Amino acid sequence: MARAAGVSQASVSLVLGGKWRGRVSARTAETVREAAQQLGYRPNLAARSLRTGSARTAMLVVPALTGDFFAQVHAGAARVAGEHDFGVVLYPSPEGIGRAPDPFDSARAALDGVIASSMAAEALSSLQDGGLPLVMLDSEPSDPMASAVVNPDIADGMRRVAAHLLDLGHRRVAHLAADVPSWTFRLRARALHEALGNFPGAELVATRGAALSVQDGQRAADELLALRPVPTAVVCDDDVLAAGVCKAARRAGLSVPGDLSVTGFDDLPLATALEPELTTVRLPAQEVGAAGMRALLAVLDGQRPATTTLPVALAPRASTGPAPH
Amino acid sequence: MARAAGVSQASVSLVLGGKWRGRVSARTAETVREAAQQLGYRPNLAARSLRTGSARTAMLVVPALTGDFFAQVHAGAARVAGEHDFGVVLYPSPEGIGRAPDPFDSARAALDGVIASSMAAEALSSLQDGGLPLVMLDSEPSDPMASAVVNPDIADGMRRVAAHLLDLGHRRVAHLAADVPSWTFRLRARALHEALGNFPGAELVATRGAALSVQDGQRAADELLALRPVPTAVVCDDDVLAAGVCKAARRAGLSVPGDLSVTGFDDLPLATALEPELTTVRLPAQEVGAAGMRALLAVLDGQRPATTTLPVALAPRASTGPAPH
DNA sequence: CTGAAAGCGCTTACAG
DNA sequence: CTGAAAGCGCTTACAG
Repeated sequence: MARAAGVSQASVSLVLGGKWRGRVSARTAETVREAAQQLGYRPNLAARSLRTGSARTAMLVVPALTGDFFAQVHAGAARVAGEHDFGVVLYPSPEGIGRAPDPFDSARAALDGVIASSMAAEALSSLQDGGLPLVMLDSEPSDPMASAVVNPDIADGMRRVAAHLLDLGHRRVAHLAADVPSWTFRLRARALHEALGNFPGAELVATRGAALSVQDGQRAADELLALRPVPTAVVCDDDVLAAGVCKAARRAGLSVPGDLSVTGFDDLPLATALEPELTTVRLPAQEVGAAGMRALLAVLDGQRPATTTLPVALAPRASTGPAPH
Repeated sequence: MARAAGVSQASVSLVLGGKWRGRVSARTAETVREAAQQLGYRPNLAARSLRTGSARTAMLVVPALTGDFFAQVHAGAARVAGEHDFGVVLYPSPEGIGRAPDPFDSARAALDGVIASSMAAEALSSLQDGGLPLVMLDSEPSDPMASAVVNPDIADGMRRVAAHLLDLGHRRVAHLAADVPSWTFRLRARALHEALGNFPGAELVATRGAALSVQDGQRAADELLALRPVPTAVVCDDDVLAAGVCKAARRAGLSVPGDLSVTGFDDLPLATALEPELTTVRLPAQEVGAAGMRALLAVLDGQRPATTTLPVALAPRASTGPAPH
């Protein structure tokens, strides 16, 4: 490339790196850019990374590719990364939120840092070996492994769900919990218990756990709907689970929301694909990703960013209605 | 690392690279491995890649992270990659199937090849500049850009849908097409037209296009259901669209499948989240990803792999039934 | 303003 | 069997 332009390697690097002002003449800079254009020249990333010791790349670890949530998180992170000439590499953990085998082997880009969303804390231990800065999303804020944490306000979301149902007159509420040992679901359970516990006359009549699938949700819902008296509302940790409850209700001959109110969480596309549409909690997924990337850049910059909490919103829709008497 | 083990750099490289047999003594090899363990030593990927000229990394370009299909494709590709000490880096094209801006800037890992799934052909032009081998998945088989193509048997899937409906006595069928200019959807449309056209008495009464969302599908379905006489079945290019039809049907007071049969395509988790569950076509997504990775490895190995077609299966469920008379 | 040179950490001939 | 050396393609002091 340098020979093609008839200039030194240094000039090429300076010009293409945008650091030429005051070090290379405008004329030379122009020559370089033309030649680069001509040749379709792309700097070798491996060489640059070896020389600078940085790959300008972050890895985003997510438990699953399914669902819109992580897609949004990635979109947000990628946007911010792009603004800082950074790249984002996605690593879907093969084990779900469980232990990530070895991201460094599988997505082997040279990395400057890791952003992990909604993973179980223990799952990230292999990441620690890398000695890379770790930003956690939707995760335990006091985790000592994390250089920074960015969370949607999960507890507030669940409180809003509870308030919404209490407003509608529901007093016998069941909880369909995600059987997943992560911070986000533990918090959802706790916030619901507290909100209901603090309201005189309201009762959390039962809790069932289920894996994050419609089928498991449906199976657990069957048990909940067999209770007597039947709860008037089922709060689900997740929209997928709520879909299972809706199926179970229909098969049990219960109408939603006439006989039973159902709430989801996350506002996945699924929430509006169902009929009736799900009342759920919308998480600012894009913003979570973007804030996570910003936090990582700050850490890389030597700063010590604080924990960030992002507001969530209740999306009241057709799956909730007044409690039957 | 070499100094720590008290051996030469070369020995370390040989041992850790598994190429030491007959070149390094067993004793030295053991020493190296112990030291590496102790130090938590990880070879610098940038240096290796610079030296060898290969990053042992493939990029998988997908139009969206939403939905299980691409997650499965990735899982398959990552599995095969891992077996060959390769990594896979995911690149969700920000523009959907449209033009991918510049993957090399955004997911900047040094790459040996690209696998692109379900993208519009033109969308990949910026990839071509990279001069990297390109394997296309779920794409036009005769595309000159592709070094290899791996396709699920889309046409056969659509033929099975048509046969299923014809078996059930449906003769007035409507098509809800995905408004997406990619090979996979063009082929779905063509196969359906042909299958219906070849069957005496059957008629494709109408076709509507819609973007790949429940809302757009529902809107287009409203038009289809306003036709007189009403079609007895709606064939959808995709499960998401089928969800929209089911919503529209319920709102129009039509029962599925009593008054109207609905079919999807892809067998997303959504298909069984709905009530009734969708009759749809299951694509071997994992196998598509795995075969794609194998094809890329073959190309990298100097071979010229043929186009691969993978069988699909009809998943008959509750959204289709006998045609009303 | 410009170019020659060092060096990032590997792998792979090559000489001992 | 072992080690010294070259070189991958960059970036960044450094000398002219």
